[in-house]
Formats: sequence, C-alpha cells, structure tokens
Amino acid sequence: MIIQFHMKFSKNLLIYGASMGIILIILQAAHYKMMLSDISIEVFGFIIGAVFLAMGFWLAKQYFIKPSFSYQIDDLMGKNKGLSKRELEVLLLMGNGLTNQEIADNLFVSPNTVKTHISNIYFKLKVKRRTQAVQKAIELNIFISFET
Amino acid sequence: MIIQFHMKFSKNLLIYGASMGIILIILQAAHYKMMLSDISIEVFGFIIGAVFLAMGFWLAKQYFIKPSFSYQIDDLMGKNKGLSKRELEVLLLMGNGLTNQEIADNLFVSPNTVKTHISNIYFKLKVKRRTQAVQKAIELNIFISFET
DNA sequence: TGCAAAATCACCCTAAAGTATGACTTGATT
DNA sequence: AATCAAGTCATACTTTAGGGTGATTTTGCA
Repeated sequence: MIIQFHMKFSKNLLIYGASMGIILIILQAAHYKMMLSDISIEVFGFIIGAVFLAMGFWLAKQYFIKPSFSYQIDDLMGKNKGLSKRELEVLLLMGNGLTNQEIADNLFVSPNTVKTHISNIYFKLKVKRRTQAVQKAIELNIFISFET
Repeated sequence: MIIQFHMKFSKNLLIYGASMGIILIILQAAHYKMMLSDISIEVFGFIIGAVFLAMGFWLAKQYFIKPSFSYQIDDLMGKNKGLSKRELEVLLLMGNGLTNQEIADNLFVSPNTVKTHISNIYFKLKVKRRTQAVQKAIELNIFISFET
C-alpha cells in the first residue's frame, strides 16, 4: 500500500528528510575516507547551513506569503445562504484563482475534501462551475471586492 | 476522413436531418404497405408538424435566449491591455460562467478557436486560469459589474 | 451523552480546461 | 506587392475540475 502525500507540506517534509539524509551520507563517506580536515569540516558546515537556510526560506515563502486576494468574505451573508465556515474559506480561495490542489495545500486538507466542499458549495449556490460560483458570490454580496 | 462537428449548430443540423430521414422512411414504409388512409395522412402530417415545431422551438431557445450576464465589458480598458475585440468577447462569456463549448456555440466558432483566444488572453493578462482572468478583468476595470 | 451537522477522505470515472505547435485566411498597412 | 495582426481551426497531449458514492471522524449543542 502506497501512502499518498497530497499536501505540499508532506512533499516538503520528504524533500527536507531526503536532503538531510543525503548530506549525512556524504558526511559519513567523507569521514571514513579521511578526506575531511578540520578546516573542510567548517566549510562543509557552512555549505550545509547555507543550503538549509535557503530551504527554510523557500518553505517560509510558500507558507507565509499569501497571494494578494482581491476578494474578502462577508461571513454573515455567506452563512445566510447556508454556507458553512469551511465552505466559505474554500469559496474565497476558489474565487482568488487557486486550483483545488492549491486550496488543499492552503487549508492543510486533501484535495478530495476540497472537492467535497466545492460540490456542496455548487449545490447551495445552485451553480455548476467555479466561475459561476464566483459570480454568484459577488451577486449575493458574499464576496466583498475592494480596490487596491 | 471523418468530419468533426464541434458546434451545437452542426449537431442540431444532424439531429434535424436524421429526424427528417426517419420520418420519410416511415412514410415510405407506410405508403407501400397501404396502411395509410387519407385521414391518417393528415394525422401523420399533424404529428410531423408538431414534432418539428417543438424542434424549432428548442433550437430557437438554444440560440436566442442569452444568459443574463452580470458583467459588461469596457472596450477601451480592454484594448489598453492589448486585448483584441474577439478576445474581449471571449473574456466576457468566460467571466459569465460559460464553458469553452458554450462560448464557441455563442460566437459560432470551434472550441479550438476559443481555446486559442483564451490562451492569448491568459498570456496578455498574465494569468493561468479563468478564475484569475475574471479577477484580473475586474481589477483592471475591463469588467464592469453592476447590480441587478 | 447522544445526536446532527460539519468536516474529513477515498475511489472511480467522465468532462472540461489548458498547453503546444503548426497552418491557413483575411483585411489593413506600408 | 509584401507584410503583419487578427482570427480561424486542427491534432495531440496533460492537467484540473466535477459527479457520484460511501464512509469515518470531529464537534457543537440539546
């Protein structure tokens, strides 16, 4: 049974672990072959530090820099239409141009869950596609679009 | 070589032709078998008339009833962004929740053409998906959304 | 504490969307 | 006459989206 990693989070963890593993192996190999002087160990450490700093930076960028959204959500209007909190979150991300996968990554759930939410949203808003959902959300004042 | 009919128009023509053919065959058969009296011919004519009336009605409904759009287009703003007239038309329909196929039917072109236009729109607006295109269009005041 | 709604997820499958490339036509421009 | 932008269309392919079903787990609340 293959464990499926849907979330970027998991992917990133894998990459992190793999990188760490590779570096450890290299370190070990270098160690056993006596190719490592005191100075080169420091250099090595420096390089490793730099690599992981970059990786950390990259991770942070992915998780903390949110796209600049053009829409905001009016919770009350949304709940009036029977949309749950989670559904409103999904709707917002959807309206801001994210794919299901991206929405899933953003909310730390699986794409399947996102699909379920989206199906429910479509049902509640009586639409069939995401462009229509966005349109409806604007119409119903669930989306508050604002000027930049 | 198989001729491909992409447009609903063509599909409808096929349906029309097929229906007419079937009815003619039935008429012929009935004729040769002498099962057709003078009265039943009239009845037959009546039925055929009704069927084709319904078909005509159905066709007209498809082609003349436009969806009620929530967006309108500001030509000038669009052309400022390098969007051609046709591209603006496609963008509008896209924003109003139509599928590529529906857009194609609406503009009497093939879905492939629509796809080409959409690709160009994405390039010019620097986006990757239709939801983003809509967002961008609103941002750039290419879309004028209005209250009902 | 026990129920209902909300949230989660999977699997399968079909439809729609999007990418890339190349080609032909037409009308306007120089 | 040559050129260029716009529009048209195809073919092939990959990726996203969407529909249907069923199931488990949280969680808020009576």
